[in-house]
Amino acid sequence: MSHNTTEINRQLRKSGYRVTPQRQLILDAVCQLGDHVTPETVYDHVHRIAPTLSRATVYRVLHFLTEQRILAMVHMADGRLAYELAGPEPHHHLVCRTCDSLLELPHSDLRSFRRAMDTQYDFEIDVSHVSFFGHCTDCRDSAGA
Amino acid sequence: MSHNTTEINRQLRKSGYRVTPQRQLILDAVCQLGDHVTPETVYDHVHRIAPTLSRATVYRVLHFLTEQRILAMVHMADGRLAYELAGPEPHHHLVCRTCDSLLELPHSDLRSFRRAMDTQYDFEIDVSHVSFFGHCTDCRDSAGA
DNA sequence: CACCTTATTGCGAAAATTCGCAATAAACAA
DNA sequence: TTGTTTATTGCGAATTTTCGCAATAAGGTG
Repeated sequence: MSHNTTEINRQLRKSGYRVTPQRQLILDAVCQLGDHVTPETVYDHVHRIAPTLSRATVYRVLHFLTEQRILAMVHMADGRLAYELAGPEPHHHLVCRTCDSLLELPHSDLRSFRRAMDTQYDFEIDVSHVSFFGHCTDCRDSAGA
Repeated sequence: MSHNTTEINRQLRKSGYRVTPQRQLILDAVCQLGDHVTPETVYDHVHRIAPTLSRATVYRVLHFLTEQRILAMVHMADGRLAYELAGPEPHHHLVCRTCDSLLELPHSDLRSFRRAMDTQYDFEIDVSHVSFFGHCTDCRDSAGA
């Protein structure tokens, strides 16, 4: 597990939220399941452990943990949402519309662009995660005009 | 109407697709309804004109027109999808996660970043539309840590 | 530990989105 | 214009996601 559970829990309680077994299960599931997990995958996983845990809760908790900056939303090429752990060192994705592949983009590559948006528009681009859509090396030729 | 219908139609037919009244109605609707229209809004609009036009068709056509680069997908802050006409001069959005506002970003602001991704990763970022999430001028203070 | 307060869950129903398939109708050729 | 091909639609069902609300339980407090 790559997140400091106790620290997160302390933080949540301090903000007036509650640490429930459901939230812990779902967070653990996302961590274990990898880099861009869908709500359904999370549900399947946690449902085996806690059969009464409902789909609605999965959706609500994923949403909640995202608001708390513990998870990050990932936009997939087909428009669906996935989630992943928002690590201390944020990274971003280059999502290929043709083959759906995800290329990781280090945060540093976004630095100057973010600074530009900040100064020009006073807009603070989300640190946690950004997705760019387009075409990867393998697909850009075949994609055509 | 800001799109050249006959040119689009010719292009579609040349690719082996068909120009149907449903597709025309839906495209017109998106153009008239503005800058980031949801499937439901489109449905409401076209359904008045063509009551038998089904929801499924709205979704399929929006998807189809996006693949054809006639429309562009817009990711909203809540993860929902909207659409808009993919004009010849692409523009992008700064989407505020707090107040849901959309700020238009001229394509030129993305130029150097796109070039960097191209040379460094051989990844071609989609020209038609990119959304950045974050916090706008009014909300960035209140958003807190 | 027992007791409040109220954030959170589970449930079932609603809403949004996708899918499969038979019926329809574009586009093209003759 | 008529006929043929097959892309596209409409329908209803399936799936995914959201919502409302009563029941539950987390985190304080005494």
